[in-house]
Amino acid sequence: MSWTDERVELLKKMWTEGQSASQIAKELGGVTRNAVIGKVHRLGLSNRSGGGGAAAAPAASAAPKAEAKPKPAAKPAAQPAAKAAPEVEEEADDEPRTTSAAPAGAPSRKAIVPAGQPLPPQPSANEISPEALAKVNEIEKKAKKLTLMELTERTCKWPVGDPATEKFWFCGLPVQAGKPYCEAHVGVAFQPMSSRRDRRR
DNA sequence: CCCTGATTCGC
DNA sequence: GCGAATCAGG
Repeated sequence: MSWTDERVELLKKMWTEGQSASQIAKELGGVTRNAVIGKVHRLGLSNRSGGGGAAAAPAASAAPKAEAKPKPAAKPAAQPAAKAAPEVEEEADDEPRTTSAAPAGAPSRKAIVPAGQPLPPQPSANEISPEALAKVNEIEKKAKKLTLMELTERTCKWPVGDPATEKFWFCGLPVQAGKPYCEAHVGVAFQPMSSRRDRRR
């Protein structure tokens, strides 16, 4: 494959959007992430900083969102299991601030947290983008439904269901580099906080 | 081990 | 210019 105009444009676009080199490579096809990175450098856009003088936030690690995939604007409906969907409102901004939010599969009871496991905080009302939620709904269907003992460093530790019930499991999908959750769950766990914090304070 | 981008260097 | 191999980090 060669770097045609179109391909370069897509590359630029995706890179600018903060997509990872591997994602871009995957999208383009026929090239490796190395090729993408190499091209990026040659194009001189190694730094994704916006253009302003100030150095923009480098937070480029971990892909925030999926690619341009045809996604049905399906809205998350009711959950099968005890997966309670938190309230959603407002859309999120882009700044990947890592504001911790809580898992939604919130057991009303004291969550049984595995000792030593970096499990998430308690449930609390928070804003989660509809997209993130939709994604979660999707992936939870594919969840490996692991038990506590089956969790590993690379399995999503997002709890689903009520720990007090038999219907309880951990997502178990491959985690995002570093994070304790899979991409989808990272999406709802770490929200790009942006909405105004007016809500009675 | 999975992943990320950055650099090097033969082609 | 290209990109695999390598490096440096999370």
